[in-house]
Amino acid sequence: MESLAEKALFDTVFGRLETSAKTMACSQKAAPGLALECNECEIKGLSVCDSLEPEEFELLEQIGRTLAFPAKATLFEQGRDAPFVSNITSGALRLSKLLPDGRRQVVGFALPGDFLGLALDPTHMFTADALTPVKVCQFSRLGFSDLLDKKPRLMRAMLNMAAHELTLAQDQMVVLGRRTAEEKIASFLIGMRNRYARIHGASVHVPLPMTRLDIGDYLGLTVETVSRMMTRMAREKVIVIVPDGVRLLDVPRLEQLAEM
Amino acid sequence: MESLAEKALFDTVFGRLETSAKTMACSQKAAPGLALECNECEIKGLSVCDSLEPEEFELLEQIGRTLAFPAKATLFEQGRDAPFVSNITSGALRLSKLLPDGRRQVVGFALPGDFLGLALDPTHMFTADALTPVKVCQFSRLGFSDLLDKKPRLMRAMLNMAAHELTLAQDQMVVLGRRTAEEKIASFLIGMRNRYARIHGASVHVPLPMTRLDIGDYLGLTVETVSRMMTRMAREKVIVIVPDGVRLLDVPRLEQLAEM
DNA sequence: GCTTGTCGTTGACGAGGATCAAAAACTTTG
DNA sequence: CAAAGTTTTTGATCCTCGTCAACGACAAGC
Repeated sequence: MESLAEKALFDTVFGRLETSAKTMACSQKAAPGLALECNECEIKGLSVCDSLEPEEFELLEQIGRTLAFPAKATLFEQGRDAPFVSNITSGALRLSKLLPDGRRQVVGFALPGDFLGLALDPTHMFTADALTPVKVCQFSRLGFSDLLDKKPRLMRAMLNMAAHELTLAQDQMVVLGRRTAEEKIASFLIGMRNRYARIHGASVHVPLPMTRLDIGDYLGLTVETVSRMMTRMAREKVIVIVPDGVRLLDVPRLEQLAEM
Repeated sequence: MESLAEKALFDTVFGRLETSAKTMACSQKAAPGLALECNECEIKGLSVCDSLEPEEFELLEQIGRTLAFPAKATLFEQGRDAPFVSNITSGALRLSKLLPDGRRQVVGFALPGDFLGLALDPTHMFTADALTPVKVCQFSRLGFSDLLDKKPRLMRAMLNMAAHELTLAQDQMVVLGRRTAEEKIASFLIGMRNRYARIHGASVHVPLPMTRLDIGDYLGLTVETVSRMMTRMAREKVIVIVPDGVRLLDVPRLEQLAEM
């Protein structure tokens, strides 16, 4: 029962695309005459769009389109041209960098409200793979860039977002450089909980759409170490491992391990 | 002789402040009626200022002032209010985060042309300490922020800088998470070489104004490991350790170790 | 010139996490 | 539902790097 309930919650969190989408590489959803349906956008309050005046909002609507990707789809690859920037409206993505010898570093997980292509780089600096079915709101990079120059408010929103990302990246540098395996797992779980809290409200249930390998590649650990640490935390009643995620039992203990 | 030449080059690179500055916590240098002397600024072509029209440039001049700090001075501390943002014009800084238990992560080293306070956060997210005598061009954070809203070109420059910093931070995540001690040292040295190249042109001489401890805290290593690795690289004729820095002998080897 | 403090180096030793191997649990496919 | 592939878990062993300790080099101050 528990397991089924968790599963249902997970589905609510990420949404499920109609099965047809799974067979398509990507399905354009634009209605004729109206590129986006921003009014129905579930994450309006979280995204860059929130910072715009109605008039500016319409301009953005005009140059955007919504797209859906099935789980495991690659949205773009490190080193390739970046004709688009995107705003994630649902689902979860893995952002990773590959070393020449095959070692991989996951530089982040993107959730609804996150923006891909902040840097406005002409080529992608990392690969983005869908961990679940994903919906994004996509804009031509150059069109978006032009709009930025016309709408300082939007530029400001982008700067704030970039600054926030930079802060997160620096925090992650602390985690990678100066923390033990146990502390890494704890700060990862607390971090994910906090991010979901912004989207769906606070909860001790933390969905983990990524594999243990992904978590390891994010934290600079091996799969085995991630698995062992999580098993140990479960044995010590700090967490419970549930299908597709974890339930946090001893949040104070986790926060203490993760504290900055 | 060699050692003296190296020392002289080092002094050229970082400049030497008049000894009087060393005794002052900070010495304001503003000439009356002209807040800055931007025309004589050595790093004009490297800084945000470069992106401005003459008219905008003057506005910036009006709200800024130049300051000098002696080596070892703390420009600001993690957690404190951030009334100013600064552009570094000479010297080198260590940017670090402290964990509650005393462990430290150096999140970066700032060199001429770098901007402190990109995030426009009201409080500082890390501590900045002068590694050498330092000169900065300082602006009130709120004044600068207002100017951004009026001058999209400046905002654009800030966004580009933030994006660039973010990319560097992500590269550093790869280094911290997925590289061996030897590879970490190699990418650090190549990274420093590339940064100095932007400032003073390409050279195999790389000044290292920071201690081994600082390097360790930047790379997620201990002092001892940094020292051992550098000694080993010197023994293997990949580098030469000189006073205040290193000389790169086998750049291809280092680049191979550091390759992304 | 001697002391004191900081920094860099070197050695001996040990531990945390990686590696290797294999089985168990779960998913996807035919 | 069986088969094949993926993901997770667990165990045994190894090794890189951290820890502890000591010493040498150098600079600043008395």
